[in-house]
This record gives sequence, structure tokens and C-alpha cells, in this order.
Amino acid sequence: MSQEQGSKAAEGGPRESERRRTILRAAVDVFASKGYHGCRIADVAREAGVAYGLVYHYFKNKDELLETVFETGWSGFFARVRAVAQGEGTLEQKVHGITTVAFEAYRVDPRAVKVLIVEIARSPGGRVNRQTAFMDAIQLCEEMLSRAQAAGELRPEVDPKLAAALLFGNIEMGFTALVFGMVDPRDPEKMERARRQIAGSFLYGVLARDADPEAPWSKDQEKSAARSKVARRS
Amino acid sequence: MSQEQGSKAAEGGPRESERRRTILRAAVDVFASKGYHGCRIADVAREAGVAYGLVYHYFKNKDELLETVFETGWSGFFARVRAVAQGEGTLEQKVHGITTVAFEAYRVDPRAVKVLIVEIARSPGGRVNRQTAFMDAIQLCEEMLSRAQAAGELRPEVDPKLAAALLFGNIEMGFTALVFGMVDPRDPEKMERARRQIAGSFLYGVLARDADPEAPWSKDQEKSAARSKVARRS
Amino acid sequence: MSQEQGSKAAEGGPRESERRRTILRAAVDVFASKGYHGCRIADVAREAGVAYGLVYHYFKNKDELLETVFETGWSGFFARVRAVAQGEGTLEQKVHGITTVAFEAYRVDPRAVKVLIVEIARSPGGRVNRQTAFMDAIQLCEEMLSRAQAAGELRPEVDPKLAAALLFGNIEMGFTALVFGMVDPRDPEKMERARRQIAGSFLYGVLARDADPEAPWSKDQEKSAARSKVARRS
Amino acid sequence: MSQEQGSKAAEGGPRESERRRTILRAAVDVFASKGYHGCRIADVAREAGVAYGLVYHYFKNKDELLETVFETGWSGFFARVRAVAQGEGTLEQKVHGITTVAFEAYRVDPRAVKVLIVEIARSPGGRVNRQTAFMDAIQLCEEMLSRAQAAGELRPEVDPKLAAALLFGNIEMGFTALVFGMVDPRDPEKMERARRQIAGSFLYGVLARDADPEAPWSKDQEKSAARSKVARRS
DNA sequence: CATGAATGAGAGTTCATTCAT
DNA sequence: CATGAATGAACTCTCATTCAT
Repeated sequence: MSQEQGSKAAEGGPRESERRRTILRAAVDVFASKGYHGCRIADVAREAGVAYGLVYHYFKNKDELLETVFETGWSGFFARVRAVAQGEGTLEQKVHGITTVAFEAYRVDPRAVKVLIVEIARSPGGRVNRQTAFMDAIQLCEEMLSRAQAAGELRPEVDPKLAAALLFGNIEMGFTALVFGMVDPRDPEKMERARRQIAGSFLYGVLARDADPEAPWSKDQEKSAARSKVARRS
Repeated sequence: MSQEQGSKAAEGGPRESERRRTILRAAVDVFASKGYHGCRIADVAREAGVAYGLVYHYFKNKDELLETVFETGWSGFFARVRAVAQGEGTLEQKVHGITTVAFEAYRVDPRAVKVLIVEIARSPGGRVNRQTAFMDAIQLCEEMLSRAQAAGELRPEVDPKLAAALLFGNIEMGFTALVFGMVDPRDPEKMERARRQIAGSFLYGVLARDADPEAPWSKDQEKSAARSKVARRS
Repeated sequence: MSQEQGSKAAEGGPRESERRRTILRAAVDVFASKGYHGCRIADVAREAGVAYGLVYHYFKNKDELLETVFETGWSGFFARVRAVAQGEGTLEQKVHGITTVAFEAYRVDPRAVKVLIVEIARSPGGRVNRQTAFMDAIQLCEEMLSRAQAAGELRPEVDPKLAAALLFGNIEMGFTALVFGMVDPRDPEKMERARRQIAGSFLYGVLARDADPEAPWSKDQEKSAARSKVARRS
Repeated sequence: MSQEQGSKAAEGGPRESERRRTILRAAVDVFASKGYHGCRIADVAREAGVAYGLVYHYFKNKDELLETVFETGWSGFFARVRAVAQGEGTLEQKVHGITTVAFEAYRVDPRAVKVLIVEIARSPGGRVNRQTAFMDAIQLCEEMLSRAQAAGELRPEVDPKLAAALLFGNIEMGFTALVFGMVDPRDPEKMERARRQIAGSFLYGVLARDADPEAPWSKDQEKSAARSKVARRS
């Protein structure tokens, strides 16, 4: 997706038209603030500072524009989640890794995340792509959880599919809390605490509890901090 | 809601117009299947089997119709949640009660819940009411959690507001899983297991663990099941 | 029009239903304040304090309602104008009489006059009745003027038809001045002065001047004629 | 207006869109024949030979279209009237000038005048502009008459404001007579005679009568009658 | 590439009119 | 007589999409 280098412009333009990206960027912003249905192509064009006929040079129609916004935003997120889910580490590490990916995405581009969450993930009658994509992520985590379960990290009575859904439910609710202004996104410490609570809450609910007498996010910050990122299992 | 007797004002007083309820019901169904933006007033009218203009006899405009769908659905849900949150019982019982209320609502009228979740709770630029209502519920739970925290039921380092949000995040994601077809709503046992996982997952994450060494979904099912306040039928 | 003694009840009901008159009255008021097109039947009904289905008991449709408002208001006015125009007296007396009738009508029921002037006399594509009625009045005055012309009261070169139209033009503009608030209708003296100026202005323009050899506004007729800037043809 | 050359901005600068003018022209015609309320935007579009939506490309809504029709027609008329009223000449010359401006406007574009008179000047609940504009013209003439009165041209007992209103009342009634078909607009001579009767009628009513100390409609009819203005040719 | 005028189907809303009670 | 729920045609306005320049 990012390698569209074959420039159509003759001289030597880089991968993707500058204009196209401008429009995409504008679309993210406008969708985020007014919603997909609440905005007009003209709004996107104005935000991008181009004539609105130009939008149709780069995108077949409004829906494809939304689709592209989705792809662009989602593919990066998905790739990072997959890297974590299929990489090395304990389940705990992976869960913290996934939440970190999510929160980082929000920090970098909250608007894009908002569009993903609000406009796309739940749009009724959504195109196949979107539902599929969302399911893909859950599927990915389900597999991760199944492997963990097989390895004894996850309690056997937990349903991996539902647990995967809940993981994203937690993440999404965290975002919602951000979007609704319940947490100040500019306070890194609060953000990190929220993230840890989300990951921790999930983990407590599903982790096998054979060997961990300790509190998830005990007063002993060092300890808990140490746990989050790196993982350790005594 | 279930007593549709023939006469207009036979037994229960003046009530609400039969037709008005028919339209409201149709609106719920149409919104649920095609989304607010994707449906036309004509669809609602056809679904209700009434003339186009009659919708406007009972509702000022499309938006007020949505608003009313919201109020109608939400107020009942909210009242039940409040009864549980402000009633008697341990935090654990209450959390199980709240999730039970939510799942019961879904069982009774999945379409209405879908509209609440998909169309309203997240609609961008939503009317004050909707956002407020959602916040109200979280506020309610926050207070419940604060009291529990003061009583030592909740670990002190947990942020009640965020925890309240996460509780609803869990519930909502459970619904989403249902809506997306990940759990078959007609299988009561699966439903109950999902509910218990959601409640349990949340509780594990926040409960003080001095007094309850036991797992919520331990083998000893009777106990935890018994706690489920609302929908238990011993 | 003024003898509405009868009771509404069946036993001794006179000519017209009480309710019907109430509705008619309301129609006059509503038409006067919001215009024919700007109001709904519901407005008339509300103003009259009746259910709006009732309007259709007494009037076939909205247009007939307007028509009736017109007839009711116009017939009285027309009858009085005719009495003056076809009665005894000099042309001067008659003209003063006609203006007096008009101003009196305004004093008694300004709203009705406003409807007559604003809504009916000039409505485009008006029904035959309305135009006819207006023309009838002009016709009436034309005949009056023709007789006066034959009697030497009117200068021979004056066109009676145009003069008749101008008479009503003067009257109407006087009303317009009232409607627009340029003259306070509650000041009888000002009203009378306005009326006299209107009648006088008209009379000056058309009366025969047997004994006035002098030019109206300059001794030198040629000169003044020559002054007519644009359209003069020496 | 008459130079419809092919190119968009060939000779006269940027101007106004050709299409916009076409639509405006069509609006005048349609309003004139069916009235503002009686016509649909579709009628205007069809008359103009353009697509429905284009009307909304150039005008915000139906009301703005009417407003623009008004401005366009009125501003030209008003400017000409002002040029006369504030220019050089005797009161008599000016009054003749003003009536000439009005009749000329009718000759050039009777439809536009009809819309001005029938649809706008009297529309109930009209926008500020319209009423204001009408008042402006009367105000203009009132000032003209006041100056004339100070100069002794106007009889002192005449109220300039009312007289100004009556002048326009006369003019307007002349138009009405034309609109109603009482005078054939294609007969220049009849038109001119009507115009002169209107101007003369007004002048007789208000001009100072240096040689006539008597009341306008005194008992001494002969004298006052003598002043008839319209058509005498010594 | 870029522009924005032009198109027209579609949707929300109004309201005159009917009719069962 | 009286009521107001019910009907649906008509109309305004929007906006995605096309296309000539």
C-alpha cells in the first residue's frame, strides 16, 4: 500500500500524488468532525484547498474515498498489530504491545482513529472490506489467544473468540473515552495509565492464574511498569 | 410493550397512540437494518403500514423520530441499570446485575439495542441528549464504583470513571459481537457464558482481591450464577 | 351584516351559523396578518377556536374561504359605493361620498380592507369573481363619470374609464399609506384630512372648469407643457 | 441585455453569468404570469431552459431569487427616479419626468413592472428590503415635495408625505390599469395620454395656485374645476 | 491535471383535503 | 355538527456526479 512508486507523473514525482494525499488528509479531518454522511464532497475539497471536481480525479466516488481513508488508516494499524500478535513474547507482553500500538495510533493521528472507530467499524450495511477488516483483526487475536491457551497462558474455559472481541472492546472504549473527552489525550501519563488499566483489566480476566499472586498494577510502580512492557513470568 | 390490545384506551388509560407506537416500532426496525442515514421516512411508513404523512403527524421530523426511538429505548434500560447500581448488594452482584440487564434487553429486543449502540451512541454531532444520556450511565456507574472503592471492594488505584467506561465498553463490545454475529443470540447458554465472561473479566480487573479468592467463572458455577441478580430463576 | 341577533341553536336559527361567522372572522384576521398563501387552514381554525375539520363543513376548500371573505367584505362596500354613485348629488359630492365610504370601511374593519386590497384585488390568476368585482366598481364609477361628463361636470377630454381607475388608485394608495403606517388610523382628524386630499386631488384633475380661464399651474400653458421632460411631442 | 454575444466575457468584462441572467429573466416572466406562490422552481428552470439544480447554483433559494428580481428591477427604476427628483427643474417638470420614467419602464419591460407592483410591493410579510425600498422612493419624493413647498410651488396645506404616497398611488394605479388591460400598452398615444392624466391629476391637486385663492372643492365649483390639467391646449 | 458550471434523481417536509367516529 | 387522525401529492432544497473547457 505504501509502495505506490510508479509515478504516473512523467518527470519523476514520488510515489503518490501530493494532491491525492492532501485530499485524503482533508477527508480524514472532515469525516472526523462532521461524519461521513454529514459532509459533502465540497467540504473535503474546501478543506483540501482544491476544486471539488478534482476529488473525482483521484477517487471514483465518495464511497471509495471513505474506503481509501479506511484502508490507509487500517492497514498500518493492522500490520502493527499483526507484528505484535505473531511475534515473540508472552501473551501479557503481546496484549500490552497491542494496546500500545492502538494508543500510539491515537496519539499520532486521533482524527484518523476517530474515523476508523466511529464511521467505519460500525457503519451499518458496510462494505465487505470494512467488516472483513475488523473481523480480520479479531481473528488475528483469536489465533494469538488460542495459541496462548494451548500454551497454558490462557485459562482453558475462556472463549478465545469472545476474548479477542473483548480486547478490542476495551481498546475501543478507551478511545471512546478519549473521543468523549473523559481523558485528556495530551497528558502522556494519564494516557499510559488508562492504557495499562485496559490491558491489565483484560489480562486479569483471562490469564491463567497459577503463578501470579501479585496485583496487576500494584502500588509498586516499578514492578508493574516492568511487567507491562517486557513481560516476565516468574 | 407486549400488551397490544385492540381498543385505543381500553385498560391502561390514555397511554400513547397505537399508531404512534407502530411507527416507532417500525422506525426501530428500519433504523436497525438500514441505519439512520440509509433509510427514508417512506421506509418507516411502509414498514409501519401507514401513510407517509402520518409519520409527521406524530413526529416533527426525522431527527425527532430518532430521538424518540432513543429516549424510549434508553430510558427503560437506564432505569433498570440505576435500580441495580443504587440498590443493595455487593459490587460483584451489581456488576453481574448490570450485565444481565443489558443482555436481557438484547434478548427482548435486539433491534432496539442495535440502534442504541450503532446509530445513536456513536453518531457524530449527536444531539445533546444522546451524549448526555450515555455519560449519565457512566456517571451512575462511576458513583457506584466510588462507593465500592470507599467500602474497600474496589482496589484503591483503580480510577472509577475509567473503570465505569470500561464496564460499558465491555458490555458494548459484547453487543457488538452479537450484532456482528459472533455469538448466536438464540443460544441461551452461550449468551450466559458470554455475559459471565464480560462481567468476570471486568471484575477481575478491578475487585480488591482479599475477600474473594475465587474465580467468577470457577467450576463452582452455582455461586456465581446465583449472584446474577435479575435474570435468575432458581 | 350588523344584525346578527339569532341564536345558533336549531330552534330559531336565523340565516347564518354562528360558527361559520367565527371562522370567517378568523380567516379575515389570519389572511390579513399572514397572507393567503402564508397561512394554513389550521391557522384559521386555531384562530377561530375550532377543529380544523370544521372549516370544511362550512367551506368547500381554502379557495372558497377566500372567496367568501371577499364576497362578504366586498358586497357591503360595493353596495354603499353604488348607493352613492347612483344616488343624487353633484359629482363632487359623490366623489367625497365614495372616499368617505372607503375610509369608513377602513375605520370599521381595517383587517378586512387589508385583505381586500392586498390579497384579493391584485392576486394573479385570480378567479373571475374577484377581477370582475373590481372591474364592476370601476365600471360603476365610469358610468357615474360619464353621466357627469354628459352633464358638463367633467371636462370632455377626460377618459372616464381611466379616471375611474385613478379614483380607486387614489383611494387604494390612501389605504396603503394606512397599512404601511404612514397615517395613524386612530387620529380622526388626520384621517379626514387624508381623505379630503385624496378626493380633492382627484377632483381637481377632472372637474370641468367653466369659470377658470387660467392655467392650472402656470399661466403659460405652452411653457409648462414644454417642460414635460421625456415624452413630449411638440 | 440585448447583446448576447457568444463568448462568456468577451467585450464587457466579467459581468454577470449569462446563465444567471437567463434564469433571472425567466423568473421575471414566470412570476409575472403565475405569481410567486403559484410557480415552482421547476417552472423557472424550464422557462430558462436549464436544469433544475442550476437555479440553486446561482440563487440560494426561491426567496432570494425573488429578492434578486426585485433588486434588479427596482434599482434601475429608483436610480432614474432619483435622478429626476434631485435634478434640476420645476416641480411640474419633475412630476412629469417621474411618470415618464415609470411609463417608460413599463414599455420596456412590462413583466418586470408587473412583478414589482403585484408580487413585491404588496407581498405580506415581505422582507425588509422590499418595504424599505418602496418607502425609500416615497421618502425621495417627499423630500422633493418639501423643497418645492418651501419654494412656494406646493400649496402649504398639502402634506408632502401623503402627497408623495399619492403620486405613487397614481402611478401604480396607472400600471394596474395597464396590467388589467384597461389601456392598450401598444398604443403610444393612449399611453401618453394616460401618463399625462396621471401626472396632471396629481399636479392639479397639489400645486400652488397663485391665481386661485380658493379651496379645491369649494362651493364655487366652476373655478376650481377650471384647473383641469390634462389636456388643454390653449 | 485542474476547474467549477451543469445535471437531475432523491429525500425531507408541508398542508389541503378526506373520512371514520 | 364536530373532531382530528389519516392520506399523499406537490414542492423545495441537497448534493453526488459528470463534463466541457
